[in-house]
Amino acid sequence: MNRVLDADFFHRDVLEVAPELVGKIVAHRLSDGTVLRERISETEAYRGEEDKGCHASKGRTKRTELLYGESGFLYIYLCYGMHWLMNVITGEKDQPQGVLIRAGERFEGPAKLTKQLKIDGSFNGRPACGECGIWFEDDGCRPEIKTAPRVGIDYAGDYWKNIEWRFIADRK
DNA sequence: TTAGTGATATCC
DNA sequence: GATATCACTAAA
Repeated sequence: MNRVLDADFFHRDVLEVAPELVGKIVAHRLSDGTVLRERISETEAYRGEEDKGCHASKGRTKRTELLYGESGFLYIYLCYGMHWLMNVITGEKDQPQGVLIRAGERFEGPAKLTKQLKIDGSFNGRPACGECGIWFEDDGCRPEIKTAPRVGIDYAGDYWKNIEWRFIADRK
């Protein structure tokens, strides 16, 4: 029996949540009742205003407001005009943190994942549990995790660019 | 390597 | 109102 992750799971520091989310399953129930499932194979952590790679580093705005809010909510962001990226808010309120879901086992790449799961901006700000149709499950899988520097944030400077806050399932 | 794409933030 | 920027992908 799969355990659905509740708010307590996300209500911790992003550096604890992000590696644990690897190997979990993200599920989405469509309006017609179909349930799409995908095991997460890669995440990245974004944490704090001092993290130059984090959207909240520029301060609290309408867009980043969600990052400061309650843990367990979804932050969906449109990148380059055509790609939806999915994040989950973690940690304490008023502390900007989030986990970027970068890839699934079958859908490698953050935009492919959201596309295949049919997730778009309409889910921005929704809770990541039951009611809105999106939730996370733990089926007991505990993959080996390896770390790597985050990608796509060359602008963030040497320190934040090279910090290893990317978590990847080490496939056997 | 480059084009394509549109919301957001920032600068008039 | 205008422009610069961007946590990407696909095609070449």
